[in-house]
Amino acid sequence: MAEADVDTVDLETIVQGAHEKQELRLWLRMLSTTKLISQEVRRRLRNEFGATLPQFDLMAQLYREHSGLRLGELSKRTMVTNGNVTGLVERLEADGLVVRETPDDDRRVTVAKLTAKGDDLFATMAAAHESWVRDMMADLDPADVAALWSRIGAVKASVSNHLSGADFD
Amino acid sequence: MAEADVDTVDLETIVQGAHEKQELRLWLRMLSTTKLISQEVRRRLRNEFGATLPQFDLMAQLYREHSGLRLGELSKRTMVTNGNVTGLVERLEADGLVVRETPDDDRRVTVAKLTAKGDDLFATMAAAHESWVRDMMADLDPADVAALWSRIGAVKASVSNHLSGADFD
DNA sequence: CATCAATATTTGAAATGTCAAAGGAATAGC
DNA sequence: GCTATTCCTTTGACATTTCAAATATTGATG
Repeated sequence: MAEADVDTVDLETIVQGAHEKQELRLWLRMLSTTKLISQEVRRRLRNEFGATLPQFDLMAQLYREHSGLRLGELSKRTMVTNGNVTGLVERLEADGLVVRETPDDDRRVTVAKLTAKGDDLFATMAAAHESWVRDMMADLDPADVAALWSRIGAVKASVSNHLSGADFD
Repeated sequence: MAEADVDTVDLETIVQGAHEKQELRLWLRMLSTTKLISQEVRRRLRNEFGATLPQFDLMAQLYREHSGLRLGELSKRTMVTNGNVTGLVERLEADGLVVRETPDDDRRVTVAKLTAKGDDLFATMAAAHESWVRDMMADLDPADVAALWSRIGAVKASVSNHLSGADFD
């Protein structure tokens, strides 16, 4: 339902001055849209590769750090809790996609690294993933895509400034 | 519209002509921003009300349908699978926030409805929730918020048109 | 060197998430 | 009226999610 006035503040808003609820509407729409895309990506990852989205996400971080990452660092980058990373890496290791190592200079640490098999699989999945996303957004004007990217960056910045816990990008 | 730069397609993009990856970048940014807000909302729901986000979401749907909703309908509206709705409603019922009924005219169906207690609690949580979101987005220009809402609507529409499964809003 | 604090990961309980398969109940066709 | 199909929900297996508590290791302090 591509609306005609995609870019204007609608009358309703101006007349009623209902600015207070705009943020809520935006949040709900972001959430439902993200859920929609996630579910589609998840379904395809599962059907075509037998992988899950969190696994894909974790492997993406390892893919660009060929030397591996400590679990705590993985936790920050994937926005997944420590305890969760443990289980994710465990399953990926069981599938032979990742290896865990403990460096000798600090034996508290566990470093996860992609295996050759994991590296190959991720490269294949990443290419597919990118094309799925492009297809899903095929109806959009590229300029809109770029503009959205910027503006959502502003949203992220504002949110990061107003968190109660100590947590930010 | 209040910015120098936020709205322009950046040089990098123009020069490299890397339009193919713009959709991917947008998706990743939407995902991380949504995760950030979700985590904050979750933390506050938990700390202040002992509730979870999915519970809040489910109660929101029941709040506006005073006569209740069938579980299948709840599943569609919350974008949660059937099996999951069963467990959610079970727990909410155990807490006295929701009741389940089976209408006589179709005994396959289960209808969930907010109790008075659930109705009161949700009203309180919803007000708090709205103010949390407004606070998190406090740095944004209201016009940007409205524009984002529209444009993300376009994203959602495009995605809905390109799903592999039979699933849309 | 013994201890205390800080760091890094694991573990455990409870909730949410998916899918596929199974259950009961209503409807269609014969 | 009987059967087959369809509809709605539940169940079961497994993965992910959070938080809090426990564990292990390092570094700093006395």
